Amino acid sequence: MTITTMETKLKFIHGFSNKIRLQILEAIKFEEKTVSQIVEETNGNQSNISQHLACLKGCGLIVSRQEGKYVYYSLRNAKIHELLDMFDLVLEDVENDVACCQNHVD
Amino acid sequence: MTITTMETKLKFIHGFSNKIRLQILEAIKFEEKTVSQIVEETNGNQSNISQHLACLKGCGLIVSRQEGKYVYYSLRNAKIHELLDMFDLVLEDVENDVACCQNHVD
DNA sequence: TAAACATATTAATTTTTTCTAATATGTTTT
DNA sequence: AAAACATATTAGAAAAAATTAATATGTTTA
Repeated sequence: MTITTMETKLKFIHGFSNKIRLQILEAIKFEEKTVSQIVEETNGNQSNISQHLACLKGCGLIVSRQEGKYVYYSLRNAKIHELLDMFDLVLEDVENDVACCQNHVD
Repeated sequence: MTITTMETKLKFIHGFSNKIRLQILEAIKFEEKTVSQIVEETNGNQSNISQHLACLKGCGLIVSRQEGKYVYYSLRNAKIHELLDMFDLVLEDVENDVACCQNHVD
């Protein structure tokens, strides 16, 4: 029951804050996939996806296991899945009146 | 029950993905606060905080109301609060083995 | 063991975010 | 109505993140 430091929390959330990373998370939401599967599904490029996978792993959102020449990635645990669902849920409320975040100080 | 577009989700999550914005959210987690209160509590600078507030508002995380010369900011709704709690909760699991997200493709 | 395959790493460039400082807007008080 | 106060906006500079292309590493298959 450690106190979550701001830095850790930030790194964690950061994992979710990119389109490609969200796509990856969606792709492996229900089952593990290999890098090439993910690359294909997201229409991404190999190097880029690989880097985002490394990031997601570093952020604590996913884990990997190697099997022969393949590496399988999956969500770290069920709570990450829940969190993804929660985003959608909360967004339903908000969705309609989210103005454009124009002042992209973000 | 609209389908949440990726863009909207991204914008939404983006609100959480910055240290100062997380600090602001923490500051107003339980009660509304004025800009100057927030500036003081976060040791931020007025312009910067104001911009982040605009961002948070644009992302759909907070709302504001003006009262005289003061503007009060608060979380948009209880679900945002829940989401903040959820982050902490999920992080407890993850916390210990989150490696450094070194390859900051993020 | 060489070729093919799957994934990772690196470095350079580009793009996006963030910060800072200056100034503007709007409200209240004197 | 001028001064003081609270907040917002803008533009430019700085910092961080993302993309791309080239190459490297490691595994399997022929």
